[in-house]
Amino acid sequence: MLFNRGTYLVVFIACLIVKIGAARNCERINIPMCREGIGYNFTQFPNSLGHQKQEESGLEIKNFFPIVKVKCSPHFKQFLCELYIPRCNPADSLLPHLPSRNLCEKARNGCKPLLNKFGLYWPNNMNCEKFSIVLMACLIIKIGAARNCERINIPMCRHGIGYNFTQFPNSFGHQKQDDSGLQVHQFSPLVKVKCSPYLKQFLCELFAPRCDRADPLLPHLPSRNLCEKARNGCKPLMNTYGFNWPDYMRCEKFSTYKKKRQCRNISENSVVLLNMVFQKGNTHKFKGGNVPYNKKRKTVKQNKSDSYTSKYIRLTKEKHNLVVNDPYANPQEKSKRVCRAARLLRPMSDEVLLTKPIRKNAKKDKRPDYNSNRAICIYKMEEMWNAAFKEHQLRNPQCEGILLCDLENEEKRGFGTRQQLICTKCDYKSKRYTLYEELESGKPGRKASKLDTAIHVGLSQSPIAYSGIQKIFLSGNILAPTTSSLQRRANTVMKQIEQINKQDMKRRRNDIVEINKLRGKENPHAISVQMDGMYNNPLYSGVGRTPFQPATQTIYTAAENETSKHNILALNIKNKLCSKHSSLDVDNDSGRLHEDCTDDCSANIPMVKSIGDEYTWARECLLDLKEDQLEIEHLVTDADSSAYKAAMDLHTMRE
DNA sequence: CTTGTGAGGTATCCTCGCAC
DNA sequence: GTGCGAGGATACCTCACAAG
Repeated sequence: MLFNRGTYLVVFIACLIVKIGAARNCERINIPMCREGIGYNFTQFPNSLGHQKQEESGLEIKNFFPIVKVKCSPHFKQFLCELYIPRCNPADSLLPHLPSRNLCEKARNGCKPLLNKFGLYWPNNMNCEKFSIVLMACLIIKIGAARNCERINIPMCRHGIGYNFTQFPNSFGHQKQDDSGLQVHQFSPLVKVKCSPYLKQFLCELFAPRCDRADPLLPHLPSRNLCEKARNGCKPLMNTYGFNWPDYMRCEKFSTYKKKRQCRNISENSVVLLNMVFQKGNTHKFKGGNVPYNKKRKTVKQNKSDSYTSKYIRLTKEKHNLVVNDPYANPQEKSKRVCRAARLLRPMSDEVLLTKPIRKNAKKDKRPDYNSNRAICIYKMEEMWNAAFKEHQLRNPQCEGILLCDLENEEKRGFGTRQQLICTKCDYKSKRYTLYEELESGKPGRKASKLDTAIHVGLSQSPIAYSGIQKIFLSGNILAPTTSSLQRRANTVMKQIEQINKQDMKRRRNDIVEINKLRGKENPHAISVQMDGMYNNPLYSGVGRTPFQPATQTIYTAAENETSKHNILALNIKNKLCSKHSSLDVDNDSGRLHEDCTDDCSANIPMVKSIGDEYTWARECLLDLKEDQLEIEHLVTDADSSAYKAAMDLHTMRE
């Protein structure tokens, strides 16, 4: 539902009573942020922002939670609460109370610099000048609510600009569309003569910015590229008639990125770029050296013999960056690529409820109640309710009971759940519905859950394991799987991840050769790598412990030094620990791989083997790379590593 | 220095429900 | 009926830490 909250006027009317909505009743504050430490417990709605309920205010106030959390000002929380959740005053129940200007200024002085640091600005609707110096009960200020989407009603922008909703105030501080509309209208003759096909789009994006609910505090601006296209077409015409391109539309003011999201969606752009073709040569009037497909290389001159049929595929943006951003050519390039905006963590509730994992034989009072949460696939839930409603109605048309989840018969499936519905009045009982998506295995029997598989993929990239994820879920009052089910699922998923990683390393090796070819390297198979190993050295923990206990596991890696990504091209994992036998059972002299468990033994080197034999681990990595025709041109290792010797030996062997 | 406790983890057995 | 993948239970291991 979209609201047009209209203009946000400052109206100072001494002792003017304006009835806003229905009679205002005091109600206890239920917004977590404002529940404590603000000096009052009751609020009244609607508030000055036009919110009818606490929930509406709660949704907007949540956006500011990270700023409150970082404590940029001790007054910010008080200010927010007084603005969004006004103090209830039964003696004056028709008036919404507002924070004082003094309080606003204290909050702004503390937090505005922080907001600016992150590229945000102090919201217009919190402009302190709008608040009274002394808080007066009879002061009514209708100030702007947070930015809400509203349908575009500026005639020029109503069609053909790719979006239908806008949000105000815009970057010029216009509070409503009417203000913007007047200014846009001045450009109508230019749009009509079509001096540039981009002018209308540019004007609309500028004056009636696209609404983005994900970023309600930021007015979206047109890109610099769009501005330049519009200006290049129309500025000459304006000059002819004695007008200048307005300073407030100066293209240099706009970002080269249309919006932040493009930083995150590079892969989507890549697909588009892949399908584009370019004519050979600098036909696009790019400045020398800036032709997209051969940036930083000598611009190719177009030959007369080149026909328009000769086409060059443009590289994906990612690949283009890898080709041109040689980390050793220009070290400063690295910092330029950081385009991810700093983001604060989402607000967390102060209240953490804990629930035990469900047990099939758990007693009634030990089972999770309706306050606990479930991970549920939305469309599966819709299917369940729709099917059960119909079935219930068909069976007992006269029944007026309602359907509830029968938690007594709930079945837990990893992170997901299966539910059965029962009627409160008749004896209707639905079948059990699986509320998670299943992975198609092609095998008989129960199917694994997609959700579980995906979570295990995530866990494999973090140091969190079974008990850790259980804690996280249970802290959120969400049913967690048992240790054994986590253990079992992880074993299956990890095997698959291992296979995928092997394939991925193979692909990356090929990519390096491809990149070197594009760079015009004489021998694209000769690469620079860096190699080192990591060990599970146990910490020396005090008296009675064995100091300097050697590690039992090592992982040796070879990462390429050709691109800024430094992708890992080869891995060598060695392990002395056997899952079948305790380390005390092993005969050091005979080695770790004994007859009893040659197949299942998880150790792949004998106990007597030196764990720090980097020469061997490096040699095996290099031989592995050699299988894909990769040879080492430059090698970076620790000063005390013998990996270089392995590389030298292999090099000598080749000669 | 010994002992107990808790956290984190693994292996194995049994049962259950579903798809084939 | 069978295979599969869950849940549940239990035994056991390693490590860190604290108390006696």
